Amino acid sequence: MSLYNLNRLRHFVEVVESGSFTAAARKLGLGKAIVSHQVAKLEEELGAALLVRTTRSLQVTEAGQRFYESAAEILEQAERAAQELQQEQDVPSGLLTVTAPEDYGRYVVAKALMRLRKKHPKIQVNAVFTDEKLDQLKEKIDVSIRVGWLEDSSAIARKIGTFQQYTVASPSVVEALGPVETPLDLQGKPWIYHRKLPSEMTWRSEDEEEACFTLQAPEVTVWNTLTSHACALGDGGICILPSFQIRDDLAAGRLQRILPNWHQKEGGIYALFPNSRFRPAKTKAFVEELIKAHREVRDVFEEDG
Amino acid sequence: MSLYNLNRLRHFVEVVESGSFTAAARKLGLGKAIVSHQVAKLEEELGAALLVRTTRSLQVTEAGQRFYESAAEILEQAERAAQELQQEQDVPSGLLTVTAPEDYGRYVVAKALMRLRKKHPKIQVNAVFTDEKLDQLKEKIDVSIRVGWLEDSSAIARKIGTFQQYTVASPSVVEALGPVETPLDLQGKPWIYHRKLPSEMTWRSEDEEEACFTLQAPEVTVWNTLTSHACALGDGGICILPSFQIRDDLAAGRLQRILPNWHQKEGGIYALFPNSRFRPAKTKAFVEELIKAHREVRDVFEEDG
DNA sequence: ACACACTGTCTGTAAAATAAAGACAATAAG
DNA sequence: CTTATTGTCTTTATTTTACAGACAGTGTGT
Repeated sequence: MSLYNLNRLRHFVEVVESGSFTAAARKLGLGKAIVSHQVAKLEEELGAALLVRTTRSLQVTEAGQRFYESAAEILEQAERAAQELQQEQDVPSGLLTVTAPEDYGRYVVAKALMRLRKKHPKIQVNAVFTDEKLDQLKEKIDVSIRVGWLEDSSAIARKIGTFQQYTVASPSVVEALGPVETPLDLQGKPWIYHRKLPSEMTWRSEDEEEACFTLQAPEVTVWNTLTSHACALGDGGICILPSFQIRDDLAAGRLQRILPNWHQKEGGIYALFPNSRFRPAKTKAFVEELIKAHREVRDVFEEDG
Repeated sequence: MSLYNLNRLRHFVEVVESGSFTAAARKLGLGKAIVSHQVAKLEEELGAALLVRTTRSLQVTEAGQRFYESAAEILEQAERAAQELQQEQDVPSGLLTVTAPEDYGRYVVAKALMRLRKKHPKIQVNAVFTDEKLDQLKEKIDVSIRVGWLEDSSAIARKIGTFQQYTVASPSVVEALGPVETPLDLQGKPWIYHRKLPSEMTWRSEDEEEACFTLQAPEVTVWNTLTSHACALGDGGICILPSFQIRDDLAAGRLQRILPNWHQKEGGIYALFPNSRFRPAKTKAFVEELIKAHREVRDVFEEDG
């Protein structure tokens, strides 16, 4: 390799185009001494004379002329490459891969994505709505939506909103429970346990009382909320479910809230980004859209009572 | 302008190709810390994430991939431009413009140029044999041959050889002079004065005696040696001429040496180069050839007696 | 012929970037 | 759980870049 310092090309090209070191220096916003020195270094690196200088006039060598053309093209190309990137940075475009849990995905994210597409047609979306946790790196995921509580991770999170957790069961189950005054009355009853949630269940009453017990050997254990939901509808027992997921069931009476005055710890909805220094415009635009979409249905998530 | 430092492209490209900062650093012969830092700076300059790094694995961004392709091409191109120049530096080629005085040009330089063409066919020659002094810059002259004595100049000179100056006249003139014992006997005789030479004529004898007089109001003044030569042949008077120019005339008796034991100051034959830092291969090759050609006829230049 | 303005280069000095070496947190593999 | 490896973050030394001013050479205009 012979060209150690590509930055000198700038100086050289400017000198050739200006036809003088002084003019080039002025254009570059540098002292003429530096430009002179840099071009000299370039010649040294190349081991060839590019310019023939007399104190008063300047002449481009035959070799220098050819090299100038190459150098100018190189700079042009670099400029173009950077600008393309810049533009891409400003105008959201490219493939946006988003993962979200199935429920939240279908309910909120899908809407946000479709609006995003309408607003920025140069974005292609790849929506992966699943409750599996995917490898953000390998799958080239730009945004992961997490509903619940974040485990620690090197990823960077942005909170989109919160949601309430309701303690619910089907009417027949509720009837079988008998009178329930405090959360402790639920101990030993039939539970549908979501293994992602801590087994130590905690409630807080509206007047700041706290009640808690540990779920022991639950008869039914599920791995995700959709299963939990289905089991609850099938009279499987008591379970904790996100408010938005069971809204219709509550309204239709298929499920009933238990202890509506005692709240479960509220959950968060987060957008996770890969741990890179800068966030592409497509990501920013999506998050913006997502927040808007979430806000429209916020009362469903945060309502209580 | 957004890309301030083109050197970082090297680091980035190597990281992408190696798939790891550590491997790239090893290949570049640098510490991994620097490579990391440089790529980070590049991303900062571009305002875009090129790589997504986790502590253990590396992923190229969609934007990064595109930029990588541009960057790799740029480096490739720079490499090529430098190498072309390098090659041109090693293999003599291109247009070689040479000026020389008419006499010396025809006698020596032409031969050297023709041999040069035979040895390096990629060289085109532009031979300007004239006694005029041309602008080295404007005429893009690579080598100027000067015969005689150098005036000061910013140009760089290389001595090719020396030549003797003979005091000569045509036989009829010599006869008219009558007996001549010392240079002083030539004072007041018909002279052909070459205005490039100093008017104070100096001779030195073989036993280190020195004689000198100033030429006053010469009847014939000439501007170059060819005219001088022609005038001498036309019985115009005494003149100083380079040995090689009148060799045939001396042999044929058309001219005769006067005071063969008294020598004029010897002249030099020089190659002048434009004041540039590096000398192209074509120039070097030519000078080499010229020295060889000169050596073959050296005795004609330096012989004496 | 003369002073003058302007060229590119050189000097010393200040600022900035680059490089090295080592410590560190995170993580994959055994 | 331990170990080895990865990328990053220090601190420090070296190199590079930049500036300001001085300089010699050279056209220009008078």
